Amino acid sequence: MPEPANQALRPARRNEIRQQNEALILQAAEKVFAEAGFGGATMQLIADVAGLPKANLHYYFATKEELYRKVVQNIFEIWLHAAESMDNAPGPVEGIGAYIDAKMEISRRHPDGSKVWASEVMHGAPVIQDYLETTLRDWTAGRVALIQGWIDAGQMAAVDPRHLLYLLWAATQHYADFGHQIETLNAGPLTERQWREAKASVKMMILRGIGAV
Amino acid sequence: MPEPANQALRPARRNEIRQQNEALILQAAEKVFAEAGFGGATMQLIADVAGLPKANLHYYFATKEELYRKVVQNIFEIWLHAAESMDNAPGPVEGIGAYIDAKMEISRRHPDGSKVWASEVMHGAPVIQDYLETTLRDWTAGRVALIQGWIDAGQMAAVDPRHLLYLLWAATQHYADFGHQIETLNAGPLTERQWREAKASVKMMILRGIGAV
DNA sequence: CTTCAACTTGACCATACGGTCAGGAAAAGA
DNA sequence: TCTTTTCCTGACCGTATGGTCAAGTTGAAG
Repeated sequence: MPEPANQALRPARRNEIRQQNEALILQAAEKVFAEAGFGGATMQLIADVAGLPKANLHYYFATKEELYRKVVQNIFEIWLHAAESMDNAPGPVEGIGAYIDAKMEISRRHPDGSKVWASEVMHGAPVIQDYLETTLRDWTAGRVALIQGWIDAGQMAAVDPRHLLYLLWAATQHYADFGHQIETLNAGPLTERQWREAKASVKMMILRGIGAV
Repeated sequence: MPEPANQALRPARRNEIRQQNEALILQAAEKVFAEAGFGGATMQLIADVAGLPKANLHYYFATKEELYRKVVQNIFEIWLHAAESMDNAPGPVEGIGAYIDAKMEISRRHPDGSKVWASEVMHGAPVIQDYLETTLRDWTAGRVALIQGWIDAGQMAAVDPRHLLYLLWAATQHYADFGHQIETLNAGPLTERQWREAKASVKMMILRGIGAV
């Protein structure tokens, strides 16, 4: 893909305009949806955050739903990518350890995306129900088999693989979804050092919890 | 308190009418706020769910915000009550075990409340920020000390008490907040037996994770 | 330069929402 | 019974929101 990787916004070739504005809008939308929820978000506010007139949003995204759907799909992409980190590992320490690292990094780098995802699922997954029933279900089945293999090989304790996955999701996403609570209790955002401690704590507790260390 | 514990809705003494209708509205509101979020919820829908005319809601609760605030406060009460289960325990196995049981039970019995709470925190705790800074912070400090005591007494591994608390909150609340996802992967609601397994799995993984078993 | 398609945007519209209110019904008190 | 207080509710209102549109501007193609 011969992408110019244009960081600034000068030349603006026809094709780039579209990509640039779509990205700008999606970024603003993710933030606003995360902060206000789908119902509380307004196209006007998203437009203001993006620095574009509202009518321009509707040129690129016909409806609020369509824009929201794109945001959620983007998050799912990131999620799936992180999910790969679990594969090709010789055992649970490496596989689950890498997965925790990847998911903690998402919580740190994309807290808004995580919140939008959480909100979507909490409200009954109105737009990504099909993904849950296909992609996520398949991915989960594969990972359950992987974990069961590690158990059968004596590399970890005989825990229920599904509940382990839930624990992994819960523990890692909590640092994004409940970030405000954590920051309040911490009297400020987590520092670089505190993030390392958080990662290490989660990894240690879970890996020991499944008898892998 | 000489409360008649009136389950049906017959006699309707003056005082009971108020209590009954407020409870009815709060119940409906919790459900609607959980399903649609604050911004997506409408007074009309809450009224329909409660089976009352919309104007009647405004007789008992002046504004949507006031109603929402009451719902969130109710949830916080339940949360605080469950929090007591951790005290007066001889060690982490009993204390944390009981706390996990209590919180899992809340996820099962009050999933809507849990979702409203999660949503509130995700959106920056606009109405319960003061609770986070006072009640929750104090409670957390106390529990951190309690856990540190267990660590110092050699009853569990030297984990960071704060991250343990976050793990407890995350793991248990996940079964309510992401219940829809779990039910989709489970091809249906968790059965009585599956709930027992969930509880046991969470408890086992975490207790072993902190070196208490 | 001309033409055409892609992009931009201020002004506008219909609707849905939170909230109000006046007038009536039903208890409680005297 | 009469009076007072609480409760109930259909009809109404101002506003904010998602979405439309028509008239423009800008970049590409010939």
